[in-house]
This record gives sequence, C-alpha cells and structure tokens, in this order.
Amino acid sequence: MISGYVECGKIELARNFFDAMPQRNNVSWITMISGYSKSGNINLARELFYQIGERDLHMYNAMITCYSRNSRPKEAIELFNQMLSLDVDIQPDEMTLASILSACSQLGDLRFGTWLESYMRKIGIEMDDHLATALMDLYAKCGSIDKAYELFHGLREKDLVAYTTMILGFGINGKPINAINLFEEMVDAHIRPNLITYTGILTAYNHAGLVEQGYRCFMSMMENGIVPSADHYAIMVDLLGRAGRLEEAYKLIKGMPILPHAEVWGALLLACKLHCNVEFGEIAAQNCFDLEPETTAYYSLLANIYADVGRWDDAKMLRKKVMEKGMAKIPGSSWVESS
DNA sequence: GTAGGGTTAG
Repeated sequence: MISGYVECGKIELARNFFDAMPQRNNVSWITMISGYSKSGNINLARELFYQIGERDLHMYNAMITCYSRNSRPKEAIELFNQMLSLDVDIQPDEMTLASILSACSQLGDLRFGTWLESYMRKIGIEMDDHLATALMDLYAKCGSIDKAYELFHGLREKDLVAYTTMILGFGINGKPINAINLFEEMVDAHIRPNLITYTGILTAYNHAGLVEQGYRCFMSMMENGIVPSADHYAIMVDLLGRAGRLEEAYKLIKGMPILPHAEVWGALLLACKLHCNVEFGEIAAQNCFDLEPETTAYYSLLANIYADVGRWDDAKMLRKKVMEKGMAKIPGSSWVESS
C-alpha cells in the first residue's frame, strides 16, 4: 500500500497509512524514507530515520541515498562515516558505495574517491557497472577524463546512464567532438537519449560552436518525443546568440511552449553584449530584471552594451542602480544560507 | 499478509 502511494506521488496518503499501521517492519520504514527522498523532502526523511530504534544496512542506504540524490553530499558522507564508526559498525554494500561515490563527485573530492576505491577492494565489494559508472563520473568531474573513459570502456553493458555520464564528462573536459561521437555511437546502439543526455550533447555542440548540427540535434530531440526544458532552450539561445544569430535566438524564446526562466533571457543578453546589440539586449535585459530583480549581473551587462555603443548616460544610470542594489544587500541576511 | 536501498543535469 505504501509503495503504491509513493509510486504515484501521493506521499501524504502513504504517510497516513504508515502512521495507522499497528506494526511497522523494516520495509515500511524504508519505503517511507525513500518516498520522502524521491519527493525531495529531506527533513521528513531524516525525522523518520532518527525515529527508528534499531537501524540496519538498508535503512542507512535509504537515508544516504536521500542525501546524495538531493544534493547534500556532505551529509551523505557524514552518515556514511557514522555507519562505519565503532558504535554503529555496519559494513556498507554496493548500494551504499554507489551513493557515496555520487556524493564524492558532487564534491569533486578525488582523494576520498580513490580511498573509497581501495576500501571497496579491501572489504571485497566487486565493481559492478553501477559502481563503475559512479566512479567514472567522479573521475570525469575531477578532470581525469582518460581514466573515466577507461572505466567506460570496461563496462559489461553500456546503458543510458553510462553513455550520458561519459558524454557529460567529455563536455566538461572540453572535448565536444568526443561527446558528439559518443552520442552517435549511443544512437547506433539503439539506446534512447533522455533529457539529461540532451543537456550534455547540446552543451557539447555549443562548446564546439557547431550551430547547424546543434540545431538539428535540438529538432531531433523533439521529433523523438522528448520535450525540451527551459535549460535546453537556454543552451540553444546561447548557441545561436554566440554565432550572432540574435533574431533567431529571440524568435526561439518567443516560440517556447513553456515560460522562459532568467537563464534563457540571460543567454540572449550575453550574446547581445558579445555582438553589441542594443535592440535585443534591452528586451532580454528587461525580462531578466522582471524575473530576477536582485541579480545585479544583468544590469551590468546591459550597462556594458550601452557603453559599447557610446550611450554613456544610460550606462551610468544602470551602474548607479547596481551600486544601490549592492548597498541594499548589506543590512539584509543575504549571507545566511538558504535551504 | 504486503511493502525496500544504487549510477547521469540544473
């Protein structure tokens, strides 16, 4: 019952059912924690986790995974260390290590990562494809792209996540051509790219400055029934904009079936700065101001465009605005971590 | 009685 509710996203119903249960076994606690994890509710997951009297490996795994997949790598590693400590002393398994490796690459902590690799050997955890993929991601994020590719090459079965990880890895390591080649290999292998894969491949086309090919890829994405997110549009606007095709970029934004976020307009604004275009620059900037009034970078960009074309008074006025906004931040609580 | 934990972006 709980898992059924969790699967269709009815987490409150699952909780009601859970609360009404006279006796809760391990599985029900784990189902509830992973349900909160999937819906991004770290606090409720943690609350439940610490209500458990006797915690086993699977419960630790559920909570560590919750931290890791919700971008709390430090807390994931903290709990992992707690698990290894003498007063808990539970030996991790493949599942634990996959989540911890992910936390590690989120932090870009290669030293802890290589320690984990030898630790795995020490306690006899065999490197399966999931673990190799997580390790691949770590190496790629830390700049060891050759080591990442070695691991990729050694996979028993290259699946969607493996290809996507490697494509993203080539992308962040400045190897767009390798990313593009791998994407083609993936399509040939009949593995269907998802939204994340397209983020990687479109970024690669962008970095390689391959406008036509990138545009074609974006179109084929939609033909394959994958609906681009605002992030994908932002990449496309950047690609077209950097090539000086500002009007096309603008039209792409206007034709979006979803609301463009500030990053989309910001990409156009940046392109307008590169090409000293006031016309679209003003439109892009106005949208950025409306969407994110507190981000001063947008005001500066427009000010720089004005300066480029000799409109000093307009530039000055905007720079004054930036100063005022900067000052206004000081008495506030902008340095308090938001969560 | 039944239900569970892994890897990819932002």
